[in-house]
Parts: sequence; C-alpha cells; structure tokens
Amino acid sequence: MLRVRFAPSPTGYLHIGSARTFIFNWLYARRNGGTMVLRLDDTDIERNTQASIDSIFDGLNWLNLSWDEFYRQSDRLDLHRAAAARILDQGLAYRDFTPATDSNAEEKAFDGPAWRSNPGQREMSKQDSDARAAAGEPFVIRFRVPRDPGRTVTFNDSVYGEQTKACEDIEDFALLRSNGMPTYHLASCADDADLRISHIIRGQDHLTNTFKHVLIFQALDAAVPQFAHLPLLIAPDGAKLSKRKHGPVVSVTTYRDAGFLPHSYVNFLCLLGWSPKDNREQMTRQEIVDIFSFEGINRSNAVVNFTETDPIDPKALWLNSQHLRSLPVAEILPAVTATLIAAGLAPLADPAHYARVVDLIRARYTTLLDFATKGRPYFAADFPIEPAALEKLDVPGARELLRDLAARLEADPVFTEATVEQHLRALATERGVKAGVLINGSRAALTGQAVGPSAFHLFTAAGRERSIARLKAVSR
RNA sequence: GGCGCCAUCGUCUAAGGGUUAGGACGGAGCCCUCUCAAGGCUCUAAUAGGGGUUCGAAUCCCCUUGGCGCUACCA
Repeated sequence: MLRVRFAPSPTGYLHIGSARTFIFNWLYARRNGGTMVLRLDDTDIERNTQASIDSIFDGLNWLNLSWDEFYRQSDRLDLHRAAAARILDQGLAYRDFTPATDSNAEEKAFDGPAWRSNPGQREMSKQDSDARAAAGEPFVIRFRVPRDPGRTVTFNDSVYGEQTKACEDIEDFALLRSNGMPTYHLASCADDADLRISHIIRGQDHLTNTFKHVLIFQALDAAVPQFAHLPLLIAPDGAKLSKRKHGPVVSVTTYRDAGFLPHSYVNFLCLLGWSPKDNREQMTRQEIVDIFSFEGINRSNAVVNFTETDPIDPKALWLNSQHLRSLPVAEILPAVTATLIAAGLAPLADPAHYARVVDLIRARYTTLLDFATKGRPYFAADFPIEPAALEKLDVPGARELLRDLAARLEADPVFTEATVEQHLRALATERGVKAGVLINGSRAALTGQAVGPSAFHLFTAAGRERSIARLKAVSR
C-alpha cells in the first residue's frame, strides 16, 4: 500500500516550496494509486498560528490539490511519548539531566570539535537515572547513537542515491523535551511509522536529518520508508527563499492575487527541479500525473527567477499566458468571471457571446487581472480613451468618417463582421482614404485603445447598438 | 569548525563516453498584418577551474573553488 504525506508546520504562510513538495507527493500518489495524507506538524506550540493553518488550506484549495486523510500532530502526543518511552526502555535512548541553556546552542555547533553528547549523561546507570527522574528532576530524552567504531547508517534515496553517514558524526539528538513535548524528529517518525507512510518525499534540507530518522524507525522496529529528497527552491542570490528576506514571492497567495490560473502555477512549480525530459513544458494536470517519476527529479537547487522590480518569474507568466489562451474557453470562464466581479465588473449576460468575447481577447493577456484592466472596454460601458487611441481619432477627417460609418450601420439592419467590413471599406474607397484610418479609428472608438483584436471582431463583440453609439460618441 | 549534498546559456532544463552541447523563458531581429498580440523563422548565450581514466569526456575518478543544507530541549 503506497502512502505519502505532506507535513507542514503551521508557522507561516503556505510557502511555494512547500506547495511544490505537496504537489510532488500528490503526483506520486495519484500516479501510483496511493493515499495522500495531510498532517499538520504543530508540535511547536509557540510558533503555530491559526492564520498559518488557514493559509495552508487556502493555498492548497486554490491550487486544487486534494488529500485523502488528515491528522494533527498535537492530537497524537500520547503516541509520541509512548514511542519515546519504548525507545528509552530498550536502552536505545537515555535521560539527559543537563539543564537547557539557550546560549550554547549555536556555540557548540560552530566552535571547536563537534558536540556529540553531554558528559556523564549517556553513561549514567539506569538506577541513578530512574532515581533522579523519580525525584522529579527534569530531563530530556536523547537517542543513544551507536558508537561502535566504523558503524554507519545507510539508506537509498530515490533522488540522491545511496547515502551513508558514520555514526560518529551523528550527535545524540533529542527525542523528548524536558517539558514532555516530542521533538520534530520523534514526532515525525513516530507518526510516519504509525500512519504506515511508505514514501517520504520532502525537501533536501532534511537529507542529513534522515540518518537520525532511520535510527528512530529502526528503534521503533518499524519499516524504514523509502525516501526521496527534493532540491530546494532558492532566490536569485542563492539564498533559501524566506518570507522575511524575499517578501511576497514566497507566498502562494501572491500568485493567486496576481491572476494566475491555479493549474498553470502548479505546472510552473513542477518544472522547478523536475523535468519530463521530452522538452514539454505546458502540460495538463493529467499529463503530469501520467509522466511523473523520481527519475525526472534533479539534484541541484532551482532558482525562482524574480527581481525587486518584478516579483514574478517570467516563465511562470509565460506559462500562464499559454494556458490562458489554449485551454477550452469554458475552463477559464469561471476564473475570468471571478476576476471581473472582484474588480466591480460583470460578465456579459449572454453566455455564448461572453465566451466569444473572452476568446477574442485572451490571446493578448498574460494574467486574469488583464481581463479587468485591459479588458474593461469589453465588459463596462465606461472606459478611458488612451492617448494612443486619441491619436487615431485625431487623424484629420477620422471623426467625420466614423460618424458617417455609424450612419451607414444604422441604416443597415443586418450587422455582421462581413457587413461591417463592406460598409467600412466602401466608405473608405468613396472618400479616397485608406481603410486603416477607419479601422484604427473604429478600434479607438470601440475600446479606447489603439491596440487590440481585429476591428471587425470588435464590432460584433460590442454589438450593433453599442458600436453605433460609441462611433457617434467620438465623432461629436 | 565538523559532516553531507550540489555544480550545463542570465533563469528553468535535455544530452547518464562519440551531438555543430538540444529545447524553453528572457532579450534582439525578420515575416505575417488594419493596430497589438498570437503564430512562424533567425540570432543571442553554457558544460566553474585543474588533474587523471579513455582512442574519445558535460558525462567516470580525484583535488580545488563556489553554493546550499544539517550541525537546537526549531521544524
């Protein structure tokens, strides 16, 4: 039974790196008929926030990502404590009565010889240990890392290959804090074992932690899961992406608010650190599910290419524009409608006509937001006349020609692209002007923009009455 | 400091001993054309450095350099 999990700690907004980790887990589960578990690793009570939990759900929901089972680590503390007790009872862990000091943590990590354990604690007799614990003295439970010379821990990573580390390079890490709360390592492994997680797919920042985890799984007498570590997402300066340092680029909601289609962002994230190896880039979700495998995952970190002036990776934008213009219109319509409504606009009443108009303009847009900004003239009665459009209208004789065109359209009950074109070209020929004057003038009159779709399409997009009215409006 | 991981165009990547080192984004240009897009075409730009192994290395090995990660009673 294949089971994977995504286990975020709710201490901040849903990070794009976390979202990608979810996606890879999800893809692997869907690809292989497995079960996707979502587990909140919320043992760090001080740093957890409800806002963060909301952000995780919001982000995942927006991206259209689903899971099959849900757990909270804080509901499972008894399990973690029992696991710690079991390891302790076997003699595979020991109590460390050294008082916690917050000052020496970094010092012992960076100065002098590497710290392995506190003197006198690991070697303490069971009697002394039990007695001191019974007397109420606080302690932390540490894993008793094997110290036999030459002893190593090994596992085979699906991405990074065989990994081996000497036990002498692994410190006696904590399992249970003196306040009775499990550490991340213990809680994570105890839960993974209990939930029978078969594959752990997570960020490469856990690669070296994995040796400790293998030790815990073995101490728990549990099957060691298969590991697959993912290369990290980093900033252009090479640093790990962080909210504090890089701002909104790390948050999934930024891309939602920037007008991305959920799937196009998923598509983009997939391409960071993974490749289908056949030059495909724009893919449907099903295509990605069908082709996803660990073989396509890279080992080097991937840069999210943003700048101070432009917080969004140009490739993400390009991918979004590709999806926007190539998906069946019906599939993007709900998102377009939501965007319009959010901007105080309304979709067109006639669904078929609405779909045609969206189809007409979408090839020029890169995000959903464009429908409400550049697309305003298609959905609103009032819109600005851009300077460039004004120039088209101020071509000598243009306004008079547009007035006359309005008259001819008004006189003809038939109103199609073909009839509009006939009238327009006939008028131009009669007056001895280039059709472009009328064509560009019409575009300027109908949309207030100098650029856009073919003018003849614009007439049918606006409809007979509105077209005539707008031509008249600019010819006064 | 110790241990580990990584290293192809600016960015995402392909090529896992033999290719003019391929594709995409970005940038530049051309074509198309009623404008702008789209689309098509062209150009731009890379194997970090040094040693090996081999008839032949982007590819295998070693060293150097650089980047990242872990080294907490954080996760």
